[in-house]
Amino acid sequence: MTPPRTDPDTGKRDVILDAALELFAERGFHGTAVPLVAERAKVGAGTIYRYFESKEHLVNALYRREKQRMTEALAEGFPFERPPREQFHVLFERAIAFMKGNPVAVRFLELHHHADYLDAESRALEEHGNALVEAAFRASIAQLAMRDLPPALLVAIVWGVFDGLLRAWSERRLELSDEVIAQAEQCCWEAIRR
Amino acid sequence: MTPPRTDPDTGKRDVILDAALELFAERGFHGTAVPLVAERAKVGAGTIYRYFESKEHLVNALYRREKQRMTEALAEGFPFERPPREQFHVLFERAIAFMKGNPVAVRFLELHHHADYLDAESRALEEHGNALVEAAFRASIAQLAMRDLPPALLVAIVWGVFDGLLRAWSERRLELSDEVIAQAEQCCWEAIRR
Amino acid sequence: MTPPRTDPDTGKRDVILDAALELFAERGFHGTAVPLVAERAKVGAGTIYRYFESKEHLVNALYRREKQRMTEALAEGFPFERPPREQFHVLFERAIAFMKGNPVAVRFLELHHHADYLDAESRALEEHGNALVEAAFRASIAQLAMRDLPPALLVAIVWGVFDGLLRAWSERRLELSDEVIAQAEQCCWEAIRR
Amino acid sequence: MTPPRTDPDTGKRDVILDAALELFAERGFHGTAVPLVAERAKVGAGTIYRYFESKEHLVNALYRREKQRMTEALAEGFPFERPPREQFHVLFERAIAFMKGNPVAVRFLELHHHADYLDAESRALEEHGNALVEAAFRASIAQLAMRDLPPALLVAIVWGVFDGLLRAWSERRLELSDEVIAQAEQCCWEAIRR
DNA sequence: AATGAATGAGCTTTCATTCAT
DNA sequence: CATGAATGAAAGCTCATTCAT
Repeated sequence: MTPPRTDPDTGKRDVILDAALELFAERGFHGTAVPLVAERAKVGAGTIYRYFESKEHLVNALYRREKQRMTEALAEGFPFERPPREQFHVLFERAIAFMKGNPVAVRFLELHHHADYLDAESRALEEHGNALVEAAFRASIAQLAMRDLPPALLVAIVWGVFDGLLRAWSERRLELSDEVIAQAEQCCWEAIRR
Repeated sequence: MTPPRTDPDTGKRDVILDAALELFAERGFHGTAVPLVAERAKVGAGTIYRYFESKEHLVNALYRREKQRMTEALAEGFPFERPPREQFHVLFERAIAFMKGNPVAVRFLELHHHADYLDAESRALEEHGNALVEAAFRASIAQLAMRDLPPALLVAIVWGVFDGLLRAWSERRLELSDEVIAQAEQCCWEAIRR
Repeated sequence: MTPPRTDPDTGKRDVILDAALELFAERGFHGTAVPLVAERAKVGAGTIYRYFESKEHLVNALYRREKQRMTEALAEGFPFERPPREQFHVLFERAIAFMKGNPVAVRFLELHHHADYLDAESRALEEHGNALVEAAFRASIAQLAMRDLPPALLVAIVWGVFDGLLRAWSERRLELSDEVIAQAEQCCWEAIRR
Repeated sequence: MTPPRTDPDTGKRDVILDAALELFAERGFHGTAVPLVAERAKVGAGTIYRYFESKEHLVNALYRREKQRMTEALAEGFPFERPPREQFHVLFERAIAFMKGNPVAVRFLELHHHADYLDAESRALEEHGNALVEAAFRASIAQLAMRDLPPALLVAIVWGVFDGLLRAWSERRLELSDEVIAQAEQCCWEAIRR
């Protein structure tokens, strides 16, 4: 039997990452002081350096954690065998669900996209996320369900719309009701369908 | 006759803004040290403070200059009297042209969008840009040429796509040939047309 | 048993105040750079800001510490019940003793008297010191032992003489032997006695 | 006939000194920026350096001008031949008159007394002022009109009282009516008379 | 292992001084 | 002569990182 642990010791590392997530998402990397992260995490400043070599290592670790979570949320058990329109529906729905459930994480990812303190591994993960979507789109093109355009263009369009929704939503210019989501999905589909 | 001088006197202020533009676009506000801006502008560090009260005033001045330039590029003599599809074409074409002609400015604007060191006036300009596009879209909706959706949603979609193109292009994942541009425009139109 | 440490923990804050006292007394507030205070205190420059919000807060803290010490030295157990001449003797003797024991502190207080970076609380302490002396003088006037003159005038005279002695002494124009002190006291008393 | 000149050219130098006087008296030497002096004098910043080698030379020139003016005001045609009490009356009256007519100058002199940026010549002038008073006092002692105390002590007392009056007056704790002045003079005389 | 006080390099900003006009 | 824009050294202050406890 596992003892009733609040915060066994896996704890600390994640607590730090959680605090960093909020702060980096709000104020950016350079705008966030490490001692502030420590305070938010209720941890000594020195402790952060037991888990992360430097502030740079910290953002990178965080970036990977969040990028991975998001990529998994989109990709896990993705129904490649279903018809293109349905695949798109699943993708869109999952993306919106992740965004609504993890707005801070998504804001963080968007803000740190391609920042120059991200290392090779973080960048590779970035590619990886896109690759998945591109693969699905290629298949849809092959099935004549999507326009025969450069997949990178289709990906740019769909990610762009997602990003536009995130911004409009987080700036409170747009409510994301089920109806609006459905409408947005349909618009987006119209943009890329054949 | 006055001798042809390198830097008549338009000089310093704009030279500083130009240097700041490049650096802020590349490294962000907090990631850019004022002496670095000075060096890039080939100006003494103190000189910056003759033209701008503080680093904050500097970004704000820059934000306004670039936002205004972009808004004007989109809005000047906008053909509100032409049919919706043509209006959209003009808008899209102008936006892409501005982006290709001023990639750094656009990257800067995107990166500093809604940053908390932007003051009320800068934020007002931000609204103003959107308002123009929204107005055009409302008219198109009224003419039954665009879907009857919340204008904020339509704006989010179109800006999102624009942003997606910018990122894909500047990360070299997508070439913006005339053909690709035309395709992107058509996709985008399909997303919002009725 | 704990080992006898050099700097138990009373430490840093007071060490900084001590260093600041010497330097501010010598060179004034604006003439003293914070890093110089740090060096004198054998402390990192940043450390000062762990103890004091700003250079202004530092002078104010110092001003209060020294003003309080001096006021206490004069006021503690003041023999209000004794005859006026004796009261005056105690006051004068205590003031001179404090000055000889704390010449730097007195120089500091004199130099920063009414400076515009002193805050309300520091100014209140300043008043407080005067108030005590004024009270004693009022009582002496009531007993017909001192001239019936505006107490503010009497205070100005006595403080002025004290200040004159301080200056003459610290500029080595005057030795403060017991004899001279006694003479000065008598002169001062003659100035205000009835 | 002299042409109606506002500011012939002797002008500039004195205009600068006047501006510096006000500012140094108010904010101290280190607290006053040279460009501020220039602005107050309505003169270009560079102009100051045509008249004074450096900020230090400027204060020194100013110190000498004011010290000299004050010393002259006290010394000119001093009635050494009159009885001690009358000499003292003249001295006291002249000092107060100068203070009331030149409060800023007196405040400046008091504030910069013995500052470490004063050079040898300025310091010599300081001595000179005292010397005059000391000479008068020595004579009065010799005539058995003043206590036989170290002249430096007598000078310290009288200057101290003068200083105390200046402070009390400029901090508005004391009004300098003719009556108060007469009382102060008498007090001061009692302090030193035999 | 965890802490947080301490540090000093580096940031934003000021200012005495210079020099092209 | 006079100017004031320009400068860069140095000021006040912050923060990533270390290390004694």
